[in-house]
Amino acid sequence: MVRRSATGRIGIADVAVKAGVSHATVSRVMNGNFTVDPEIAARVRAAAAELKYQPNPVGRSLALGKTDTIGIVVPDLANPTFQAILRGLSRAAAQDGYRVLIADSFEVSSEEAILAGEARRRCDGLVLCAPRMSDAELEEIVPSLHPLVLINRTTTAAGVPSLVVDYGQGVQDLAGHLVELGHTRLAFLAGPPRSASNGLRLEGLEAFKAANPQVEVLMLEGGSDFDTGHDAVDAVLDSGATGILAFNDLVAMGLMSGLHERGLDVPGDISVTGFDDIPFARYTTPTLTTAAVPITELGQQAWHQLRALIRKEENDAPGSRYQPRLEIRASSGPAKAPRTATHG
Amino acid sequence: MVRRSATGRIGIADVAVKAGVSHATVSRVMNGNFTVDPEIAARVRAAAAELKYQPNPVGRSLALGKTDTIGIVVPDLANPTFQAILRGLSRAAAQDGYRVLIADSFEVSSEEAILAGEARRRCDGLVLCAPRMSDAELEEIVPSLHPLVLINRTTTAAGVPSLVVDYGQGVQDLAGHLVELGHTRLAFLAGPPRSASNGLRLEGLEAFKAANPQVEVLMLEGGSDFDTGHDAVDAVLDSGATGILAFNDLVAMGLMSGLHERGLDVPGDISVTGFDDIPFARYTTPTLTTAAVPITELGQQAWHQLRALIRKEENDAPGSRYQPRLEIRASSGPAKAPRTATHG
DNA sequence: CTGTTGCGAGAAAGCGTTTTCTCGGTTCGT
DNA sequence: ACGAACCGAGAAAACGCTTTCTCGCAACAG
Repeated sequence: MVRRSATGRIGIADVAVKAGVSHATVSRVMNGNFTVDPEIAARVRAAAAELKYQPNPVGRSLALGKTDTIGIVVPDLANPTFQAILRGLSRAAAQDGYRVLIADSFEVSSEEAILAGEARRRCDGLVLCAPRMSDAELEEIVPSLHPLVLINRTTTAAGVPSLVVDYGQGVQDLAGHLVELGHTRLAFLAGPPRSASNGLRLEGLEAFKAANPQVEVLMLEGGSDFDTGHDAVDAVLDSGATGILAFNDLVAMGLMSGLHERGLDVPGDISVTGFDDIPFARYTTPTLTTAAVPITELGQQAWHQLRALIRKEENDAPGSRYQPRLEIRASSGPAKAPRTATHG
Repeated sequence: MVRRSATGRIGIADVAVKAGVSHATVSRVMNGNFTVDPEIAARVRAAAAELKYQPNPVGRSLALGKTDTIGIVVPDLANPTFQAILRGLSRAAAQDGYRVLIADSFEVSSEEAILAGEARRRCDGLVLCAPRMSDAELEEIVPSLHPLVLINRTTTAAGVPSLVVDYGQGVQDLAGHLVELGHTRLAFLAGPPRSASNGLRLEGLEAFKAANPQVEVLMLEGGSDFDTGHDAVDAVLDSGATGILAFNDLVAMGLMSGLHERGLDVPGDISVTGFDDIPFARYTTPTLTTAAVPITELGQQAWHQLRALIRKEENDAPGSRYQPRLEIRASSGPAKAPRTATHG
């Protein structure tokens, strides 16, 4: 007959009774403390096995002051980029026996801070992807979130590693690629207005314009998903640009789809580039020229940095900067004669 | 000057001291218990605010016997299907103030049971996607996992809702569609051998063969990802089939990509269908004919079922069956003259 | 004016662990 | 042979919270 504690689950007390020892001894045995008589240890183990005893992680967490869990805040679980970060993070953390708790902020920046705080309190550390949060708010909450790793954001606070992708450089590489193909009129289909990574891309484009005064770079309003790209067809055609730098691969795919519906050829009529190199980018038609970001690896790195923080290890490289790699595929090609600004 | 408890974080004791009351009273105030003098309550709230006190969730969980967290076990976080389930689950659960803990079993079935148990103990409930686990093992662990919701698996145990997609019907619909287009020689590019949902598809195909004896349905070994589809080109061509039912959209996309490389036209030479209707299915070239599963909604439903279990509510509909909807796009077309079994 | 009720808040018990403290019983050294 | 060092295991404290128990005090009825 199986004894049951108040909660109905088997607890350390049950196995203590069954083995005829104190619950302290059971705890010692379960934790591999060798200061216990082998014979008693065996009896305890037998009792534990028979009762299928499994320590309650909540009680354990309270006593140990750690949860073996980390949190991650993402703005949109539907976005392949964050899915990849989550995957890399989860797998790396799992290797070290940590689990991950997810918090999806649905792109609403006001939620990000609250979710971050809540998640942090339940966990031993936090990975924060908060592209919409203002710098001021970020600085304000960062101290209360330690141990913390930031993705694509930086802070002045000490001891907070930042993993940032050099979107500025990536977009310049893409623009440079289009110019080499003979394009002289480019358009940037921007991301969400307050997005941090969009800001980095804009800075990159400013640098590019300064270095290449002969090419025109137009700014078009956009967003971060398929539909944004699809809906931008008119604006793109109106711009008269022959090379389009989409905010990311999703937008690029939506745009290509829209252009295709209008009977336009990519890259024959218009070249399109994306950003991120999500897995599907190589399967679009035409395959998508983009800037590849080792994003799963970034998630993995996030764990390594966070682990160092949790273990209070010396961390020689607090944070790192990832250089996107130009991935030239079939969606970009030679410019045809300059287009005039008309609808197809 | 801020007081600090032993752990270094602000605790209920600190605000109790600051407000000049017992910690029991602080707890009452924080939990909206109205049996406390409004003036004292205000004092407590002021103290809490000043100290930026936030209750420690671990202590709270221990006292309340609940964590406000649910777990989900998925076989592969890189698979869009599970990403979608996770998304639907997470968003629905968040609406009710629950967070979700993820456990990725990496497709290794021996891990599934262990991860499930661990995750369950840390959470108030569990959603289990364990397509590779044997029926026997599933039955064995299910009782210890309650409250539990199963995805695409069923159990004889009572009180365990199952959310299953009718893959058998879906694959029959797809096969029927191809036959209507004049195809008489079909091939099924199967999923992982021990996959439960693959089994359902096979059953569906058996039923289909019985009902349509004039149609040949060949079985080809496969898997569940892009590469599987891509690598299956030879086998597909050897089969001489003109209509290919791929295990899922990923496999279908890989296959189409491979066929394209061989200079074959889809659907001109061969028709290809997928399964799931992942978001990218409508952006492939040609767009992919598939069986649409409302997968995000399934994740949401999983939460609703789990919530009912956690709240011990009456649940009139324990589990449900989802009928895939045929999504006819451009990757399927009229059969051309029967092909002979040769390489392209 | 006294006994009863009611109310508000502190004391204390629990939640399930880990870990320090303590102490009885050996063993060893002298 | 007696005290010191040691060792193993139980008792108890701690982790941070919620909740029951309890008690003092005030109000009210008789």
